[in-house]
Formats: sequence, C-alpha cells, structure tokens
Amino acid sequence: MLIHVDPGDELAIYDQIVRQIKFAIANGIVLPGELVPSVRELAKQAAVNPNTVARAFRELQIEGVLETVRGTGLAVTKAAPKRCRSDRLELIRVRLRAVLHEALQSQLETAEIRQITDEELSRLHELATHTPRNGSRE
Amino acid sequence: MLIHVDPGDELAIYDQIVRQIKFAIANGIVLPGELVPSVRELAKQAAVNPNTVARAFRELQIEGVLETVRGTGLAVTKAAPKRCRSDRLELIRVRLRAVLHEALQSQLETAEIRQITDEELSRLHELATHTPRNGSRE
Amino acid sequence: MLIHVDPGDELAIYDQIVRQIKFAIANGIVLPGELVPSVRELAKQAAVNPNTVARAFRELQIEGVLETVRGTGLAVTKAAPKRCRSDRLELIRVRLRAVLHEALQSQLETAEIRQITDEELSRLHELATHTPRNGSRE
Amino acid sequence: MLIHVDPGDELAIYDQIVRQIKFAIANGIVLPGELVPSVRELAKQAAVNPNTVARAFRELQIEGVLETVRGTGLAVTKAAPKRCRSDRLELIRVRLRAVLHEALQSQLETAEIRQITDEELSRLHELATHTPRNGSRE
DNA sequence: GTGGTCTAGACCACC
DNA sequence: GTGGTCTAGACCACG
Repeated sequence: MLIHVDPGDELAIYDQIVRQIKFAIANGIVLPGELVPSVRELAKQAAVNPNTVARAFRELQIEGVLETVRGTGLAVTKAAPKRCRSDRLELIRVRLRAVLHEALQSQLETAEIRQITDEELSRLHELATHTPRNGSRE
Repeated sequence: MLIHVDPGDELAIYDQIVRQIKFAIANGIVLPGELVPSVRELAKQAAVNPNTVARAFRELQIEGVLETVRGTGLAVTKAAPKRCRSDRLELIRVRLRAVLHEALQSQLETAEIRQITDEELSRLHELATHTPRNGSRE
Repeated sequence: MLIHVDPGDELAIYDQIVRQIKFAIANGIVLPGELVPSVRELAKQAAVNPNTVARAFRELQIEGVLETVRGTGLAVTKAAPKRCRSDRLELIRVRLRAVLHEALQSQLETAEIRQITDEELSRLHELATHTPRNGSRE
Repeated sequence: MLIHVDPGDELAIYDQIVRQIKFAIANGIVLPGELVPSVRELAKQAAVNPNTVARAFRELQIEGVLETVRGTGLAVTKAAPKRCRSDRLELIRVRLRAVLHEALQSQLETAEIRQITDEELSRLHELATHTPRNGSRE
C-alpha cells in the first residue's frame, strides 16, 4: 500500500493519509485483519515525520477503522471495509459540493460547470496515462 | 452587493470575501469607479470581524482590483472587470481540479464522478430555487 | 477553571485533561458559549507542553464538546453539558467496574470490597479536608 | 491454575498474568514447592505470546514469589503465600483508590459513589453466576 | 521490532 | 492574541 502526500495540498498531510488509507481499504487493497504498514515504515516511504503518520492512525483508530494489536501493529477492523466504502463517496461528495456551490454562486451556468469538469477530468486522465505509476517516462 | 460568509467552510473567511467580491465585479454588479461598501458596513452586514474585512480589502488592493480614493473609500479599478472575469474561472477550476484528482485517485470511475456532480448540481439548484436569496419566503 | 495533572497517574496526561474539562462542564463551571482557557494558558497553568493540551482539546472537539471560534479560541458547545453529565458517570463507572471485577476474581468477598471502598473513601475525604485547595496548611 | 486474559483491559497482559498468579497463590490454589505451568503451556492456554508469559514469570521471580528449580521449572517459594496475601489487598486497594479519587474530584457525592459501587458489584455477581467459570452452560 | 506519549520549538492562518 | 500543523527527538510499554 503506497501513500503519496502533497505538502502543497489544501488538506493537512495527516488528513491526506487518513483518506488514502480509507480508499485503500474501500478498494480491498488491505483486508480486515491485515496489518497496515508500521508508523516508521510509512513515515519513511512518504517522507513525513512519524508523528504525522501516528496522528493519522490515531484518527483512524477513533473512527473504528483500525485497531491496535498490542506490540504487533495496527490491523484493519472487520467493520472497516463497509464503512470505508460509504465514507469514500461521502468524503468526495462533501468537497465537491462546496466547490460546486461556489461555482453556482459565482453565476457560472450549470452547462459551463459541466464543461469545466469534463475538461479537468480529461486533463487529469491524460496526465495519469502518461506518467503511469512513478513518472518514469518523464 | 451582499456578501454571505459560511464560518464552517474550508475556506478562510477573508478568502470567501475576496472571492465573492471578485465574482461581483466579474458579473458587473459593481462597476469600475464605484465604491465598495466600507469596512465597517460590510463587517456588520456579513457579521464578521472588521479586521477580517480589512484583510480581504488589503488582498484585493495588492491584486490591483481595488484602489483607495483618498478620504472616500475603496473603488473598483478600471482593470478589475477583465481580471476578475478570468480569475473567476481559474479560482473555481483550481479547487475543482483538486477534488477531481482525489476522486480519480480513490478509484472512482469517470462516469461515477459525472453522476455525483450532476446529483449535487441539481440538489444545489433546487435549494437555491426554494430559498431564493435571503430566505424571505420561509 | 483549574486543571491539575498527575504525571504518575495511570491515565495519560492528555486524558486527565479531557476528563477534568468534561467534569467542569458537567458541573456547570464553564457554560455553553463560553471559552475554555487558551492552549498556551492552560499549558502554563498545568505545567505541561502546549501540544499535550492541544491534543486534549482536539479530542474534545471530535467528541463535539468544544468547537473552534476561528482566531478566538475554543468554546463549549450547546450540547456539551448534557453529554458531559452522562459521560461523567460512565467514565467513572467503566474504571470502577474493571477494578471491582479484578477484586471479585481475586476471591475477595463483596463485604470486604465494600469495606475497603469505605476505608479509602474516608481516607480521601480526610485528605481533601486537611489540604483544602492548595495545600497551604502544609 | 487457569489464567484468563482480557486484551482490551487497561492493564498490560503480562501484568494481568502476574496479578492472577499472585491471587492464585494467595488463595492456596498453588502451594509452596509446587511448580507453576511452563511458559509454553500457559502461553497456549491463555492464547498469548510466550514472551509475555516469560515476562510475567521474570517479574514474579524478581519479587521472590517464584524460584527456578534447575532443569525442572518454576516453583512457588516458601515465602510466597504470605507475601501474596498482603499484596492482593494492596494491589486492589491502589487501583480502587485512584478511581475513587477521580470520582470525588468530579464532584460525585460519597453516597452516589457507594450506590454505583453496589450496582456494579451486583451486576458482576450476576454475570459470574450465570456463566460460572468457562461458559460451559451456554 | 511495534505503537503511545510527551517535550520542544517552529511556522502558518486567522481575527 | 488564538488554534492548527509539522518536525525532531526522546522515553516507555509491549511482544
């Protein structure tokens, strides 16, 4: 499970980690009972401070997505996949709603908004296609 | 020119004000040479701290959208409308791009994203229709 | 609102703060809408690191007991008193239950347990009476 | 001598084992000179890591409750029963005191505390009666 | 090895 | 002034 963090993002680093782990669980990349990467390991991989990772994990623990296995690590709970799947949609939806609200408020027409959305989607799609996983083609 | 501020929004209050003023200028609600409301007046109307309004105005001055008219107040510059019109699209676009990026990264399909967008748009549209501008019909 | 922290306690410092603030709210020492002491102030008063206080506050915020007032501080929510009152009993009850469970498991008789409880209660009561608030008589 | 461990308990697993062994000795379930179960056996029975059991035994050796019998195992010392009997009360007392202290500090009345104690005691007693030792009646 | 806690100090955004 | 985030580094308990 790889986590990529963008320090320039509007979201806090710990929140980016929280979300990406939820997405990974929602998509079955880690299964219930399995351990997520250790704090130190994930911190090294994502090049952030271990405390920041720990904070993300704490949040996930409070939400019941992860549980500690004493002296062993953090495991995905049984209830996590279901919760993460519904969370995934909601997390996106909330952010999207805020942006669309502002767009409408700024007098943009619905048609214009749809067009911009499509433009951005295809731009992102292209980007993803040309730099498959690690940007090796760059 | 009415400003509505949502303290719960992810955007800072001063930023919400900045953006709404730009939108108003882009849409010709205030024209070049016209004065924007005073700090105190706008602060009262939007129920925020005067310092916050001042901060927003300072930002707009730096960007060349507003200019001081000695002893009178702040006026919309001649160059403002054009700049604000192009800004408007870009401001929305940047926020939208970030959300769409996360959506794709979370393995949502393009089709799903379009569907959610449409759902949210119609929900917001309905909301706007039923509580026109200030909720006076309630 | 004074917070006293015991570094030797089995409970983490941040948890002691969380609990004491809940107790203060439950007992009406701070009312809804009022601000709790600032992070820096409480940190100084209780002689702990500001981060530790911040962590306690974050926890209380997640639980809906406190809410941020941007740039101003943290306020007690409207729903807090009710929640804290019921929490108070539950927090105590859970700890008490664990101890009593161990006592019974160790073959202590119910009567003995009651007796120890009474002994400890009166000892604590005495202690509190003789060192009223700040131990000035010492 | 059966050991039951609760991973969710606030006490460390090794500490739960230490305490239960002391209780067993205090109650004469194992007598001086008798061997306690081997690390491996106890680990299997309680479903915990052998290291954890070893840690508990080490602790008990340091306290002079157990002693090694070369090539044979760990035996209860002659001095153990007396020490464990007095320990038993003290171990319980210390935990109980901490909880009662917090209860008083939270402004609960002595009478209320006694009532909660009785409620919890009878609840635990009932539970114990209905699922005698190992839940065989279920 | 693991996570949990705490300290210290820095920087930022907001009001 | 306020809270929020992040880094760095330390120590502890657990397995």
